[in-house]
Amino acid sequence: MTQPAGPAGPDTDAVIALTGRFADRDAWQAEGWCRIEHALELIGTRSAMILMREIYYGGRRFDELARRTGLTEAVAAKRLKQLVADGLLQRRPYREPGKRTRDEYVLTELGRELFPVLVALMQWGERLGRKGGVELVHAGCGSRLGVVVKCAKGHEVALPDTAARLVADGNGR
Amino acid sequence: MTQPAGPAGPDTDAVIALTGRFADRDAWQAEGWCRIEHALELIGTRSAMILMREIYYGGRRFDELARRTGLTEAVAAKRLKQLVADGLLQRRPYREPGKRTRDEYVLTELGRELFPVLVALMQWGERLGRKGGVELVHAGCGSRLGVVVKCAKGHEVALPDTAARLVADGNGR
DNA sequence: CTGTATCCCAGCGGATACTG
DNA sequence: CAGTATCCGCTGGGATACAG
Repeated sequence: MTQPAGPAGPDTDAVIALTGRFADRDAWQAEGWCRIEHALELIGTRSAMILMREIYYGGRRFDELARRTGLTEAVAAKRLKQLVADGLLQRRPYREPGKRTRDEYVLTELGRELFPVLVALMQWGERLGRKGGVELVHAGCGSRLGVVVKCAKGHEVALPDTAARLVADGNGR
Repeated sequence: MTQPAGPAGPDTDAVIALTGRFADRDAWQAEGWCRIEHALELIGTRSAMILMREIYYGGRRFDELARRTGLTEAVAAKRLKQLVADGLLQRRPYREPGKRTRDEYVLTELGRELFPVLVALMQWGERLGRKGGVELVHAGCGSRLGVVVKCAKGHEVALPDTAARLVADGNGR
């Protein structure tokens, strides 16, 4: 049997099963225990992704974001509201000298942590043949950004060296 | 003016503009020159993402993929066909001893290169509070996978140390 | 076992007009 | 400048039935 969860913390979640590549996972697959799906519930739309992109590029004001993403104001407003509600962005009063106060959209910690996802997507998009476009570079040295897959202990990991593991939800399940 | 492209290769694309964070980019923004959008055209749907996830977990046969993703057969078939057409997957004849020949879906090079995107999404999804779920680990040492943003020269890069750059498409544009 | 064919509905995102 | 309100077409994805 699986051992009980015990005092489970973020890094001590009980391992229910360590799956080899073809172990049966149908049961928990049905439970919706997939972090990718959780992530996609928040940023699974095109508009959410490219709004976040524009924020990373430095956009802050509503009209700037709407125009640069090419989204209609209606869609931009709706999605920004959702991104704020979901905790990726925050509205903050803002004032340029000599102008009236306005609101700006700024990244929260959660929003900042999405950055690697966008970098990974850009890197993969680069692979798709079409030349030209925008790329993110290291401001310090000017060379392109990409992502590297590593494990928590710092080893660089290639696809064949991976395994999938099921962890408890902290309630012993 | 910007210098002409010259003998432009993948790594020598002419830099049209090195944008500071608030430089005006409305013109080229309209051109659809965004690699994230290119990427999302291929894997922008939930079904595409979770099918790829399932392939990374080791799934290969149609019914396995459909059942474990929870997608209907209709949706799974349609999306798999598209993923094959787009070059992320390949169908290959396959035979288990004593059974008849079947087809399996295997990753192409392009499909393998999507891996960091899924890892980044899983890592971010982990942040969303819900405990439990599947995680990918380094088979060698058992610790969790994540991604690190680096520039081509190997420097680890944080969000404030980035800049966006516009590059030519190889035809001088 | 590996799909295809229909039917259906909800949500995304465009267009346009209007408000504080 | 920063949104709301409506309308509307398209596609994603579920359900179900059928086919090679």
